Amino acid sequence: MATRVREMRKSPRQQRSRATAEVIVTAAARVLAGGGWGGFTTNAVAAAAGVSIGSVYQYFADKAALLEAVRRRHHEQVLAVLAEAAARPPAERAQALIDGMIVAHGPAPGLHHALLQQRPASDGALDREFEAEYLRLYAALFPDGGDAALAARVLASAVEGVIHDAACAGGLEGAVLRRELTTLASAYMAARVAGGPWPEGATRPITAGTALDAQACEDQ
Amino acid sequence: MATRVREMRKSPRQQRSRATAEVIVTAAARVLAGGGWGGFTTNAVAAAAGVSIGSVYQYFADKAALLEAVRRRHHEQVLAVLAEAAARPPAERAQALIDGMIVAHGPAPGLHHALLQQRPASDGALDREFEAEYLRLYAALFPDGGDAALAARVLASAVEGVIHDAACAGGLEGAVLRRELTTLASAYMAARVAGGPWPEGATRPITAGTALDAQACEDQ
Amino acid sequence: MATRVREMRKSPRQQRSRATAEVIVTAAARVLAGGGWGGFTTNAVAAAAGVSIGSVYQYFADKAALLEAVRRRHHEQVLAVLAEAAARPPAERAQALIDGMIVAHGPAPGLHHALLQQRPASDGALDREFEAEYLRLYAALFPDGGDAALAARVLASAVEGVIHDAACAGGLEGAVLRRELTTLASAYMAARVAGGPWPEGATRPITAGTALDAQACEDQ
Amino acid sequence: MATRVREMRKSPRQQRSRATAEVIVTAAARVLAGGGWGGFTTNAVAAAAGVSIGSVYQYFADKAALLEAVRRRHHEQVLAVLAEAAARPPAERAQALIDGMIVAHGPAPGLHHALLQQRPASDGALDREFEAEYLRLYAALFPDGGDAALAARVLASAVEGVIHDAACAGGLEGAVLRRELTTLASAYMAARVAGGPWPEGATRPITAGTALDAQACEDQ
DNA sequence: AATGAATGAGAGTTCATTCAT
DNA sequence: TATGAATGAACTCTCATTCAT
Repeated sequence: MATRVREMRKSPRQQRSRATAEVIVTAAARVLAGGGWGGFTTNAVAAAAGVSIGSVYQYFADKAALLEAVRRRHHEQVLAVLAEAAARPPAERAQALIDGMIVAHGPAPGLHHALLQQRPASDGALDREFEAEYLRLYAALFPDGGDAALAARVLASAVEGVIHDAACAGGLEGAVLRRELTTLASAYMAARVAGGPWPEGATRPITAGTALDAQACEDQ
Repeated sequence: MATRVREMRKSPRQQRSRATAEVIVTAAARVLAGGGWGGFTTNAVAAAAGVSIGSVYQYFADKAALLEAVRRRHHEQVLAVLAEAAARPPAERAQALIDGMIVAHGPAPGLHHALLQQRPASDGALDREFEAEYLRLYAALFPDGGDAALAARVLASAVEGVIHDAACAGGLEGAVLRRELTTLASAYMAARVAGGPWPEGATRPITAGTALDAQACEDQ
Repeated sequence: MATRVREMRKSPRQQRSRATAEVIVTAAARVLAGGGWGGFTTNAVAAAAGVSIGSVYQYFADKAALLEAVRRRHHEQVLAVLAEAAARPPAERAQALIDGMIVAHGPAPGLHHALLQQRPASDGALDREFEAEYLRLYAALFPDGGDAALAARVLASAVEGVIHDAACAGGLEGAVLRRELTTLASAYMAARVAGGPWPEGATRPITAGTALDAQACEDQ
Repeated sequence: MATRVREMRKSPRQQRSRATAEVIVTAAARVLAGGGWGGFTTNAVAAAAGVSIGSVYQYFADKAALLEAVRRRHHEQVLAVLAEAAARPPAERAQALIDGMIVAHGPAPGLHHALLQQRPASDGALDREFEAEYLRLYAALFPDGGDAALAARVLASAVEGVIHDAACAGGLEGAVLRRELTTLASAYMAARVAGGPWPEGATRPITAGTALDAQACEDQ
């Protein structure tokens, strides 16, 4: 798979072109979420979309570009959830966050993790952009005191981990998990406001900036 | 990759044999952790181990058997950490858990997630066995009241998620993350003892039993 | 080589597809007849057909499916010769049989034996079907008295043996061999009608039924 | 497999060496007859012989040399049968030939054909030598008139074909086949003495000399 | 002499990608 | 534009052969 990403090979000006591209991206997301990386072949996507393999390459330069489109679409959903939660009063944020994330992951369990953790090498620019916005919005859930960036990373990773595993295990739709996750998020948020087990103003070796360079795990 | 796992093709009797098999498994773990599933080819493992591809197949029936050996070795380390933590007095458990997990993941960041989340289809029997023991030990960290099995799943997923992401981002070795994670674990444990936001004795749709059936996400 | 035979992977709809599949089967027959089992590699077939290895797998699921197609084509030719001979008056049968078989084996000496005697394990169902028809038609060459099934087996094996060896030795096209073989077939047919050196109605431990179970020599 | 045949790498002077070499050849014949060319691997032979693969290469330069030894042993048995038959009075020859050949092929059905028809490339010198003797002895079964060499080839091929196929089908040991084959051989011999359907002194394009050049079918 | 661990060329097969129609 | 046949690099796995012990 080529590393270079040319994105859309053609800007779909006509109505039908845009529709075809949409169909392909949707099929790709379904194939990736349902069959994992092992089943994510260009021919499988074409078949799932009901078009020929030639048509896939008419709209996407290569497999990486197709994957990029899937990624972008998912990212938009997740960022919308985060923005929604940050707009709520602090007391409702944990609940809004958890509910939104559960909803966002419901239809395609595993997609988020597949996209973030196992991505084949890409140029990463778009991912970095997304990750920055993602962490910024997560940080907005916390009051400014302490190290909101670090807390954002920890909470984001924890929530993602639980939701992904639950999606795999099949318990994502249950009310119990929702409440348990809200407990986790609330407890963590509260503990940080009350002051952690360490003195305020401790060094902060992990920053949002560090997170943005997280290319080490690419291609996993 | 064959579904059936025959594991070791021959039991190495000579000194050299055992050593070679060890070298291969170690190299396989390094390749998987460092290059992800995309880079996990039998030739890459052979090259990393400094042996010929024939030697890999002298000890492992196929790629799946090799993967199985890597999995088994990692599982043993993780279970040891959990057993260690559960043996401590309650007040020290969170710290022991976090420290041990960080150490276990340090040399091979991403290995645990690669093994659990992104695995190609395998027969799953060994994984189920591991997962049962894994969750049982996690549950042992909680007092019996409430739904320890559910809490175990949530905490396990959260800790794994944070450690994996931190390992990818490169901040795993920092003391700050260690304290932050301990805060997360402690806060969650404490919140569950104090009583969550829902009435005691709520229904528990997600149980350890459910977790054991978590084959839905395989091959992701 | 897989035991299960899926035969044609895709039914070629376009003109070019059908032609390519034909070219591949023809090349496969040529490779098998000319180079034997040792030279029958998928890459050799692709090269002989003048196509890429990918094209071979576009039409045939695996090596066994390709072999199956070769087998089927040859079987049809042989059965046609036998049906032709059986339709003649008794006096001409031996000549018609020998002539037809020589013609059928001419372009691909060794193919018949390669297919029947030296085949790697296959599921055998198709072979059994062919063999039943093959022996039935051979038996039709004899009058019903005596044990036509046994005589059919003996004559079939004898004729095949001579033709194959002659094809290998290069004398298949000679008129002398044709006459000699006709002598053999005629003499045997006549001897059986006249009564053999044993009493009529002897026990017949070898039957057509036994022949149909002749899977013991597979993979030779 | 190397084309060059170095035969025995060492002359087994000691008693034990000779015994080991014998064991290996016997095992090789068993493996070849029982598992066909597909199962005829050097490691399988070593395992069947109960020695290490290293020991096989101690006595045989390569796989071809091992095969050559198997071939030679079988050839000796067949030539002995032919010599025996030729020494009998004409009336008993057909019976003696058939009986001897059936006995020779009994323990290893398929070995003769495997050796003659499917041999990987070898230098052929030994085979030619065998084949010359083989046809000479077969020709000795016929009176000198006519073309004894051609008749020898035809009869040899016919008898081999029937015996091999019968061995495969499992009916080799039956008395009925023995009598049927004797009928075939007797009828053919008698027909040639009485004069065939063609004038005496016809041209003879196929000669023993031609047969000796039969390298076209090698590696089949 | 005997052993069996190690080697690596080569075989079967997949799949991202191109291009003639 | 859309199609799908064709391509070939790369991957998994086998087995003849060597050589240190």
